[in-house]
Amino acid sequence: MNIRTICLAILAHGEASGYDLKKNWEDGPFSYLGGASFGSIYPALARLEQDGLIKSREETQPGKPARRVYALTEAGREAFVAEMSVTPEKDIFRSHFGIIALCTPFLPRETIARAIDERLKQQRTEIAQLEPLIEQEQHRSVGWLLEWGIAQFKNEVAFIEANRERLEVLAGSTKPGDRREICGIAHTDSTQAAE
Amino acid sequence: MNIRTICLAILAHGEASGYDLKKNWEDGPFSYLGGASFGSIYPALARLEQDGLIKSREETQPGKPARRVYALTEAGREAFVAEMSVTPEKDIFRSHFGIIALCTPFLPRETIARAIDERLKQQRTEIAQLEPLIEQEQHRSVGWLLEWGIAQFKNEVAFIEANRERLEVLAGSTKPGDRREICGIAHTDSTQAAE
DNA sequence: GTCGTCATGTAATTCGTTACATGATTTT
DNA sequence: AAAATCATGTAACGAATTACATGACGAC
Repeated sequence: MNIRTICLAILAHGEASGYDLKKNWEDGPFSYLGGASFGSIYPALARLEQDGLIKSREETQPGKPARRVYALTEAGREAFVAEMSVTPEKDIFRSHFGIIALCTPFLPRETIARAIDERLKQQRTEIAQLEPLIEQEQHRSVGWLLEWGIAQFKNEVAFIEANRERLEVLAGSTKPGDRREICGIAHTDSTQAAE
Repeated sequence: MNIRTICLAILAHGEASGYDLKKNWEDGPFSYLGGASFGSIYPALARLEQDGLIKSREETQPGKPARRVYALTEAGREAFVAEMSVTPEKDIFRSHFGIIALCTPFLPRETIARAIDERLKQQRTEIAQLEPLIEQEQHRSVGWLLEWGIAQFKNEVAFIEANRERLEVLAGSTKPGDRREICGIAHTDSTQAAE
């Protein structure tokens, strides 16, 4: 799944310019998929148009620069449906806090404490921003997604609050030399175990 | 957050070879962060060693090829702690199913139905694999993480089951020409609205 | 008068994947 | 006899980021 696919997904909702797409990556629900810069959006749009999956028209506006507005073609819609119909790869969840959680015994207590504070603040902000959207009519079609997202965020906040002390005590509990296996995968050498 | 950072995170748990790291990316809890291929792991290790963040020794084993085992240096441990202590960027959640959920009105019902079946199957498998791990003593340090992950997966399954009909009815409900705003961000042109 | 928004694009560089290359050993 | 596991690496390519380049308008 690359930037071109996400472009098609956003354009499925209606016409948009490169600038509009950028805003979607920054603020809307598509922002959870990860960012994209102008340096990748514009070339992506150019290539999609070359391939006949989208078409564009120039739109002049008084007092503002002209914008190039893109729309899916029928071929583009079909390509998008085809891409969405394949068996997907595993989801990617790239999270700074996730790494910290996995490495708690090897990090100093203040790093853990700060990370928890920061995380709770972030997730609470997220909840506060999403909750009012449920009421709005225009989000009808993603209503269940919003509810699900909010539930997930709340679940995380509850878990962190409930385990905060447990986590902070764990912090720094293991020194560099000590062995600590995670799910029995890594560090399979026998030399180290004998030390 | 790049591959080198995740290499440091895994190596914080103990020594490992490039091959061991690959297994972590495939099977362990680090696999949720996204994949990595040998073509990126080995150069990453080479560069980390050049920078003095890890050191290696060759280990010969009877009946198997020699392996190069890497371990964090003190500088590496410090660099890792420093990296984990900065204010993080937003999490990235790159999900095929997430895109489908956001584009339900623009996709055919059979695509939605198949995606839901596939998703439920996957998440249930995930739960079944994680649940027995909680009991094991070696997962003590990531115990709460496991519980949290399982709760999240269960939450998702419950949501999909509860909203399945709602989703399938939504499928294909909007034709390419129709406007449909998502969180009021995109598709800001006025021309289209008048059509 | 400086900053933010609107608007599009290119160039250099970094990052990561896929395919290639090698080779012994164990399992089916 | 073929396939999988163990093990390391390089080369070609593709994908994405950062920095650069430009320019008008409106708000403070």
